Amino acid sequence: MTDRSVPPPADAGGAAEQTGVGGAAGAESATAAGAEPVTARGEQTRKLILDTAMRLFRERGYAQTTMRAVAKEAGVAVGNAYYYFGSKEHLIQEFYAETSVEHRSRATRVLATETDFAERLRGVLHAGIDTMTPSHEFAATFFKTAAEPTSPLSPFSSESSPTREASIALFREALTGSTAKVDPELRDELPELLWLAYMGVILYWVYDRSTDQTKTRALINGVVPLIDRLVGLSRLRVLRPVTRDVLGLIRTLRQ
Amino acid sequence: MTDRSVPPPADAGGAAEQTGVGGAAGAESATAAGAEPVTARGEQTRKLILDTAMRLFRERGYAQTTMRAVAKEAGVAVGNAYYYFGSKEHLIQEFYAETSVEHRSRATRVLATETDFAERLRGVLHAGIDTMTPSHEFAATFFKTAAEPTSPLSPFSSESSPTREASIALFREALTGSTAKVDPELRDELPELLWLAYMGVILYWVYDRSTDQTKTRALINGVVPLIDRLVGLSRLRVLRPVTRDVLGLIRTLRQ
DNA sequence: CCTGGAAGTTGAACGTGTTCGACACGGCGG
DNA sequence: CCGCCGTGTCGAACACGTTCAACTTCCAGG
Repeated sequence: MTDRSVPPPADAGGAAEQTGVGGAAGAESATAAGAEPVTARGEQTRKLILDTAMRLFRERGYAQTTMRAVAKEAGVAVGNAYYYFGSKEHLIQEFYAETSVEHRSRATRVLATETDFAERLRGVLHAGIDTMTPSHEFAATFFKTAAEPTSPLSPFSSESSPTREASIALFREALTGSTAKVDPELRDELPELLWLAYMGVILYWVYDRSTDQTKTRALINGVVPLIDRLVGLSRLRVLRPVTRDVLGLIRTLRQ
Repeated sequence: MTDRSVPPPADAGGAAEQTGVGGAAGAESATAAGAEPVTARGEQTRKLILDTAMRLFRERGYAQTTMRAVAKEAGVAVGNAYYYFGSKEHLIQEFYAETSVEHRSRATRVLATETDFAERLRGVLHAGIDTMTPSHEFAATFFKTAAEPTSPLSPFSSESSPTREASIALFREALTGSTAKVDPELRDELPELLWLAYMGVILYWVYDRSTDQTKTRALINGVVPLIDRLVGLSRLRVLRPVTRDVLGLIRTLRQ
């Protein structure tokens, strides 16, 4: 079957020439699925598609943006988008990466000046929300795709591992750069726990319908002192066994 | 009664008549979206479609089950399914309800015999997982659809409010029927918090890839004593302010 | 120059969820 | 007996994500 009606489209590429190689050495990228561009032209097409998609996602929302629209707006064929990105969802992975990078950049100021643990943590958390705020509308929509465990987009998946590690590292810095005295046993595990808490905050944020997500801010401001206090208390006599149990449990459950 | 081939079926309903009102006064049901059946024939068709869908979901998984397949297997037209259920996702809401009912039924034994809070809580949690276990495979898949905040399927949505309330009530019973001494301020809020913890357990369970979800069991067994201890400790001098803060925060954040 | 093949590009076709206008049924008032 | 109308039912049609075989571009090696 298939049948092809009109044989040769005569002209193919739209925006052409541009043979010079040039920059864009995207560090570790490796988004998997979909071909990694080799040529400079490929690099450019990829970026064109990605930028267009991002723009449309923000303008119309994820669900309302069709792949056809992305392709049309970018001036390429639908199939071309699939050459670079394995699926519509994979376009989101890029969003993760971008967000992660900006999160770090936004967090550096606090991490460079503050020494109080609670303040550092607070800063990192708010920086994360700051970063995502412009995309709240569509983040909420695309969140569902990330929730599927088998999806490569799950924050726990190996495919988002680089981004996740970068995020955890941020919390590690928040801890190590602070003056906080932490149970040494807890010290290694805490950054990951903080990241987990961050995921919880994001979860709340996604559901947060209050104007400007004020409640999420309240959540952060309220929860940070609690964490700070609990971390401090973790060295207390009465709580030692609890700390022990928590750590034991976490080690068992880590998948 | 399967295929339909011939245009005018002459006869439509299978087991017909039954004009009397009578049974099936399904309390608050109200699944919204899609028409509520009025006729006995409608009632039957609805059930037929639902049962078929459930069976196929379990057999092939959610994503692999097409609406066409459901319709065909049920011996109706696709459009007919959409007459009763607003969307493919809405078929899931029913799963919620069924699960909730069975959860309660499974939990009654423990709640009737045990008096120790930790044991009661443990029992309720395990009962929940027991109930869902047969559907683990497809639950994981459909979970994503529930994650979207705007979706009526979200556990926080008003549309699943009845089911949620039923679930919270279960935890309230676990608490009130126990011998545990709880900070009175905490007593009112705790059931909802326990339900939230239960949601967390489910979240973990969905992601749990260990055989027979052993790790989820470990999580429950590990986390219950912690909760038990923390609840007990909440009346302690040093932790009083923490308890206060937690409660204050929760009251602020409740949406 | 030519040519082979890898990289990039195309658009029709497929399968899916969902919609919608048309139709069937059955009881009720005329 | 007839026509009406609300409840059900039908299936073609639509929009979308995704696939794929055919095609173009471009350059290294002869």
